[in-house]
Amino acid sequence: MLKFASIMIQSEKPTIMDIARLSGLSKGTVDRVLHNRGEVSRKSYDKVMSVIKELGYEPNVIASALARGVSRRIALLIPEQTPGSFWELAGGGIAKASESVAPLGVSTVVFNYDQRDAESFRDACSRLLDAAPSGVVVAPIFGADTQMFTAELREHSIPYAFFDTKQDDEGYLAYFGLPEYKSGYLCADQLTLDRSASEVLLVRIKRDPLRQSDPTVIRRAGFMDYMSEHCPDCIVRTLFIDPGDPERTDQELDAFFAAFPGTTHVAMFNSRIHLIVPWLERHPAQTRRVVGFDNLKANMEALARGTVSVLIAQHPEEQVAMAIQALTDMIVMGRQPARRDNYMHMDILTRYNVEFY
Amino acid sequence: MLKFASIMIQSEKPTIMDIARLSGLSKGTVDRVLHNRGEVSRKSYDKVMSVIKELGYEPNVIASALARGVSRRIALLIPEQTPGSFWELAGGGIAKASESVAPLGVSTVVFNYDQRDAESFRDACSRLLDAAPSGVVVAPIFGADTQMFTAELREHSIPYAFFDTKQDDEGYLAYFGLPEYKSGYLCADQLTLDRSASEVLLVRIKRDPLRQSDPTVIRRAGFMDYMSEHCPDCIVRTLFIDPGDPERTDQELDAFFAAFPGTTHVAMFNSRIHLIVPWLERHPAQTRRVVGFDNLKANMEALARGTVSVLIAQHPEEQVAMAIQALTDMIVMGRQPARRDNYMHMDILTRYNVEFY
DNA sequence: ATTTTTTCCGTTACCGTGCACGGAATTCAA
DNA sequence: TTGAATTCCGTGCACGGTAACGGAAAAAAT
Repeated sequence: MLKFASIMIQSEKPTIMDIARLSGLSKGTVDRVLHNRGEVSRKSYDKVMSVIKELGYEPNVIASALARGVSRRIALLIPEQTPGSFWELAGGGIAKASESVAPLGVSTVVFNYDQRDAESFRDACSRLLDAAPSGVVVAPIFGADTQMFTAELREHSIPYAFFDTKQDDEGYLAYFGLPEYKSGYLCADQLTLDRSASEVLLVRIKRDPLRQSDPTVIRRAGFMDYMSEHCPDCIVRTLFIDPGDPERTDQELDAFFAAFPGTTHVAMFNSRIHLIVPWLERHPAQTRRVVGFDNLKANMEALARGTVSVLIAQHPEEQVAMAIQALTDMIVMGRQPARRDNYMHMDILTRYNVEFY
Repeated sequence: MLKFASIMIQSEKPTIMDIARLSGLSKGTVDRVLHNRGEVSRKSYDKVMSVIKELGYEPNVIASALARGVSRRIALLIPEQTPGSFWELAGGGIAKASESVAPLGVSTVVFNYDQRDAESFRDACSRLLDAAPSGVVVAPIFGADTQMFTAELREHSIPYAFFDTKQDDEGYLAYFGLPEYKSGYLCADQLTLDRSASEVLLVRIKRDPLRQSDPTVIRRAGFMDYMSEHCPDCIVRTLFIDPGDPERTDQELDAFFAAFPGTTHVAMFNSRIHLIVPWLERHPAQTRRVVGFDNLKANMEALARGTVSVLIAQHPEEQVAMAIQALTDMIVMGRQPARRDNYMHMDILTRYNVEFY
């Protein structure tokens, strides 16, 4: 008797059979209750539920996954993972997360689209829907199209999560991304840390007007607010460059610094700081501090060489991994995420800590 | 036919039954080969191995965990998790990691010891060995005693991993911790970012001489090297305080700053920067930059208030989680970690990004 | 009261491994 | 050549759930 008692203390988790026995029903019925797929009388339902609650039963996810077979699919909808791009980083996170949810019987499948082509986005959407996934992770670039897409997901009651950019949308399960405003604020603080800034250059990308949602807009607002609060006498100028034309970029930088040679501090709000690195390295004396975003390989190398002073990293690989995790929790255990909007940490990378990322 | 073909594409993983069939043996024999527990003829062994290799078979961890039952235990050996301490942070990581490895049939159990009392360490060691864990994670404070302990683990062929501090030891599976030297270097860089440092104070803790391994020693070396390379004219002074006596600490700080009123930059190499925060906040004009380590709650609050300029966070919760993960990979799938020594990222926390940690 | 339909529930065959048990095949001793 | 001791291997149940199937009981229709 005592032996049994001590065994009980070893936290023998109640199984589906235990609650079947205690409620005087079979495990088939209990299973129907657990997944509430009907064919259960009100009375039995209540009985089972009360026993479940009493014993604090929670299903064994691994047995569940085994029985179900590797079947649940999470589909990802993100821009093409061009080598060296922001989205390639996200790809790494997808791979890692896939591994960790695989034992739970969840697989992932990626649908890419061209971020300059709304048509390709719509195409990817429809291919994704054909695959009938159990959950979806979206990095939404095209606002209106995304709205239509998520509406369809809601209709099929497929849960979905956003990362990187959020949509005004009532149905999403979770969002993982940077606190955009604060990231601009932080950027300005890091840029002006040496207290010697008087003329600042913001380099921006000529955007395709089709692109409807752009996280850098709010980022810029945070930046400007910091500047007017902490460096009211600073002059902030903007230069637009074309990401597809390196030579033109160089010329434009030449022209800019010829016109404003007092500019010593440079910032960019997207992941493309590496585009201006060649110019900066040909004019090492021109700038005192350079701040950019995101831990792309090219960016980190420039950081290690000292060309870039600081990178603010949002680690899209973590964001997408957490989105996948949240969807898995939902799909496998029906567990709602703790928070819906998850503003993730911003890491400050300098040449002295970059090698460990 | 075509339908089946498309299903086959869905990467039907080979099972133990497949390789049994193809090698003309039974799954029992295959199982014995997989866990090489003998009772298999040389011929059968080779045959099974070749089929395994050919099919690229890898065992289904979740089925394996289910069949085995929740049994494998990983024991943690760390100092007491006093509220507000560095080790409490680690506790959070343990809880999170426990959850994620639980589905794989691995549980965790923590053994605490008093970091000022070697006897309690030895006691915890023997209690841990009695529990006969399948793997061990150690934060080694007492060098010699740890050596004896790990020797015993090796004798029982129990794999073990270090975190926070490493031991000179040939048998450990993996180590997770900060790059100590670089962290000191980074600390100096962050402290002197405003280019106005001329007199610097290092606050240190009066250590119990029993404590034999202290990660802050190397950290200090990195700090001093940076200073002599980048701020050769800076004067660096040291003050020792007693962690148990706040009033005395205040008095000593009073005395120090009375003697050296030109001191504007302060750093500490351990997680106890919060000990001097009260004094700093009573003398807000005294210091220009203050740098400390570790994301303790009290430290982060001081950071948010602006008393502390920068915290370098090593996130022990991640370190211990990765150590648990590495051991789980070893125990469950026999997979060796990719790297033995894992120097983890150092995060720079400022008042503008701290709220998202 | 009998048939038909619905509602509800138990049974059963898996999912992929681990492992104990027992028996066949082989080797050794007599 | 026969019996005993070893090797070696196959069988079958267990792990905790899932879900299809079929049948009993209850409700509805005739």
